[in-house]
Amino acid sequence: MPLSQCTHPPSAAPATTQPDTEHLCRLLAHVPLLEGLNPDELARFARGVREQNVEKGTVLFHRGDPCHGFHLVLCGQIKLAFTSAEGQEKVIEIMRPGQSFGEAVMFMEKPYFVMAQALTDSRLLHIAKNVVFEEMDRDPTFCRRIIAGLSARLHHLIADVETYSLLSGRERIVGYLLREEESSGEPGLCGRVSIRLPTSKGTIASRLNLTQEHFSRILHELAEAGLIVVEGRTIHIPDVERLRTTSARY
Amino acid sequence: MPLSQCTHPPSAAPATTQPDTEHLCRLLAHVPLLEGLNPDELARFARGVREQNVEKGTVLFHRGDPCHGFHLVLCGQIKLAFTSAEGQEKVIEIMRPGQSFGEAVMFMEKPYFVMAQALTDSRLLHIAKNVVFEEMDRDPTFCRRIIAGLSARLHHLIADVETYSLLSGRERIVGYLLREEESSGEPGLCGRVSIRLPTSKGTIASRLNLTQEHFSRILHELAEAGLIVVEGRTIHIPDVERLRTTSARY
DNA sequence: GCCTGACCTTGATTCTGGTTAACTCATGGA
DNA sequence: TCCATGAGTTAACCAGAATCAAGGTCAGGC
Repeated sequence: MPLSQCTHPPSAAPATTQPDTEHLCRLLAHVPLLEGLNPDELARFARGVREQNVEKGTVLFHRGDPCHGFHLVLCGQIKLAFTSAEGQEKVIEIMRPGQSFGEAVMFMEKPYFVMAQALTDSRLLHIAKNVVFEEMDRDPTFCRRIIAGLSARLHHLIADVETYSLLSGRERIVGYLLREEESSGEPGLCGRVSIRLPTSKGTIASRLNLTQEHFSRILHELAEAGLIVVEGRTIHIPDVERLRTTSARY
Repeated sequence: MPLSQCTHPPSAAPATTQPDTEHLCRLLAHVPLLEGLNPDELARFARGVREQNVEKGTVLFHRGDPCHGFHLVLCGQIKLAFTSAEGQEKVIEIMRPGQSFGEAVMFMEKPYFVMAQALTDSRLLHIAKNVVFEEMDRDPTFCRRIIAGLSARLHHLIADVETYSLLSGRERIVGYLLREEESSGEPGLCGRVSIRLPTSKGTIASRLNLTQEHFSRILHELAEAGLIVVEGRTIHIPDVERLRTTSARY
């Protein structure tokens, strides 16, 4: 269990702990991007890696900040979002353990154009630009991984655009619930499952490009139709198959 | 002028012409992704390159088709779009000469998830997967370019998401006009410029996530406010600065 | 000169989703 | 205990944009 739960409060550790190569290597060995690197390579990486423990609400970077590397979530949740001139916020993505962000900006050598904020107390790694670039020159398969990662990100984002522009609010929510259901190792039992929202409804609403109010209304409608049962942040789905086929607008 | 206008109709040439290494190398030498490669490297590439002349309306690939390489537009315009279950279409991007598409899908080794169709008679190159992969193993700087390209694409797409979710239809259109104005080498003269829409209004509307009707209405409103003058596909902007500052919702 | 089809516009109407604002409820101090 | 806070809900109302339904315009073909 490399990317396990947080040691709940960021403990007495300073916000950014000092390098401890051995410890870092253990963590790095399980990062998807670095899997399969040998100990020497990992050690090279460790030079540029910094562990960060941040509390809920901490802003990792704002739009416009310079970018010196990329981040990797060990535990907790980080939201990526932008803010409009009028101060309203739109959540682009909620990053979960094992995911990384900021690579694209790093490769473009431009400032961040979104902001990142911890939704819960979180632990992450920051990998400095220079060690990434060095490793890229050294190892073509590492380049391949990066390319694969960026491609997947791109794919994901296009799927989001499709979702935003072709699906109604209701369909987006149903789709979200079904995806959450799939990714949370299902208990196998017939079609009856429960899922727990990873964060506040307001944040998820924004992620789906809805207002909190509208999100609330739609959940209510779905509940009224007997498709789901809402219990705080836990949502029970009595019949997944039925929910899936209900997408066909009401 | 490497990427010049089309020899208007795709001439008598077959839809896919046979390799002619010398000719291809001349074309390849000016492709952004390949700039600076030496003749040997270009020749290696040429083995996997195919020139395509397609007429308006030709579908290059559908969603679900397997991907064997990526495409590069020499002249003409190609639209990338997806279609919803109910048959409505959403244009993601309109590719212009010098731009390439399909790389991300190629690197993921998955089928296409959007479709590509020529908006005008067009000439393009298809670069086969295997020569790209070979070159990547051989040349780390080539990898860097690909990474830079993918990163830029990602950035672009996130900017689109921002646009879709934070801006009103009117603001999106104004933004689009201003961007077109910038990219078309301005005639320098004070603030007065004219731009020509690259394709039909319906397609541009879809690109901006609007219906054709709504697009038409907004153009009308802008014209009424004296911000633009519409003359078929040509749009005159009497005062660019004024248009820019008008974004501040009406 | 007329017909056709593609493209565009316009008006009436509907609807999805946003806005505003009041209210509930749980939590956690001080 | 009381209050402050933040999350969530609800309802009334409004607006931006889609849909539906005609028309209009224009270029090309016959």
